[in-house]
Amino acid sequence: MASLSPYTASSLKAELNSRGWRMTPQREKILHVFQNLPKGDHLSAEELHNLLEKRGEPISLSTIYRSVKLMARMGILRELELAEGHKHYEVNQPYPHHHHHLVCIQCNKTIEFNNDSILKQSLKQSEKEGFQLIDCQLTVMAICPEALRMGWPSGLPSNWSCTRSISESKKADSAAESEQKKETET
Amino acid sequence: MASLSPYTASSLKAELNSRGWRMTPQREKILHVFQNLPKGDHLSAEELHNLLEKRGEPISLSTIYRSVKLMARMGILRELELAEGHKHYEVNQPYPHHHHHLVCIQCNKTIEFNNDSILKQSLKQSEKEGFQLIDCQLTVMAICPEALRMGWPSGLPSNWSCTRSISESKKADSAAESEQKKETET
DNA sequence: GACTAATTGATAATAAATCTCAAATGCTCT
DNA sequence: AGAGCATTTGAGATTTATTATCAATTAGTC
Ligand SMILES: [Mn+2]
Ligand SMILES: [Mn+2]
Ligand SMILES: [Zn+2]
Ligand SMILES: [Zn+2]
Repeated sequence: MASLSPYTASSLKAELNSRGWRMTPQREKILHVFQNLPKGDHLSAEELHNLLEKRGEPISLSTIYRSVKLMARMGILRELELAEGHKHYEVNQPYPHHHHHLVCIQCNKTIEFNNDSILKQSLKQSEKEGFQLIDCQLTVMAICPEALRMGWPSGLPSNWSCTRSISESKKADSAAESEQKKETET
Repeated sequence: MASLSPYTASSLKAELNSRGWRMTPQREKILHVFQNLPKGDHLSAEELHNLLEKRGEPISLSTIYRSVKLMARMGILRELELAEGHKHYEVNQPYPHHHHHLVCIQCNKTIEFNNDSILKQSLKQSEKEGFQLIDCQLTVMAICPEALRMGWPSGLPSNWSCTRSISESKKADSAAESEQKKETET
């Protein structure tokens, strides 16, 4: 535990102090939570707040938001947009531990995957434009098998996919989708 | 104009009607705006609202939000998270017009780029897990040359990058960053 | 141990997006 | 062309994630 992560309480303190900032029990506890988070897990500010409260180490929601944002800017945490209306955080692990996310847009199940070539291509693209690469996040939006079994998401065309060529989209669209009707708006 | 996009007012009407929904002047105007949007541009709900207002064809903000969301679910628009706190929209163009975004996290300048291999790898990853691919979005977060000239973003370590190996991050971090201090919090 | 600036916690304030509902309107079927 | 009716709109209220404010506390320095 915590052995894979480069940050310890004392290295965090060093990093903070070097910038004129301070180590606090709150920041240490938050770091600890993320370091011991099971691989593949992500936390929102609210979830982190609840988790610490249940653990008997409550931290105010303001401080949670502030800390998590600060640690993201420091490069300790990574801020993720996992399509839900709120941000999620995880320990930031640069290359070669960098990874991306496959997300079910129906139930939000998330699966991580590694792919160095994406990072390589992001770097290439950044350099081509004279940008300095900070991070790159590929979010693959999809429907998981369980959600599929419940039926294709109402409101989505039955053949929706970014791989579908534009011309294809014009045929085979009329049948088999008259029972979907209103459901989306209710 | 509008020739590259598969949707016309009448094909949108057909698509809507086939689902028991209706074509309205509002929806037509919104479609029209996106179809004539310069390549590489993106609009937020608010921006679209202002644009139509200035054009003398005002549509209520509620309707803007509703329409843009509906059209995204129909596959007509693509909903983007461009690291700003609100969503942006563009005409959705499946393969082979599918593209990704390089974004300056300092000034939000956005540059589009094509890369079929990313789509291919997203598809592979989806299939491997039994997911049905809907869309994939690579967001490359970086600092643009202009922003770099204004100085490395305060609060960010001077060597922040997802390409930086973890071990490297431990050296060369002490000097040259004592003048950054408070600025972030003010 | 005292000094001082950074941090916390409680609360108020923002801002994006959604919800509510009466009035208006598009579509279908004569 | 017109009636009927479910859908849509617009105005405003509401929700929810996040940030701002500020007095009280606390960490780091000397
Ligand atoms: Mn992850
Ligand atoms: Mn784009
Ligand atoms: Zn799912
Ligand atoms: Zn910039």
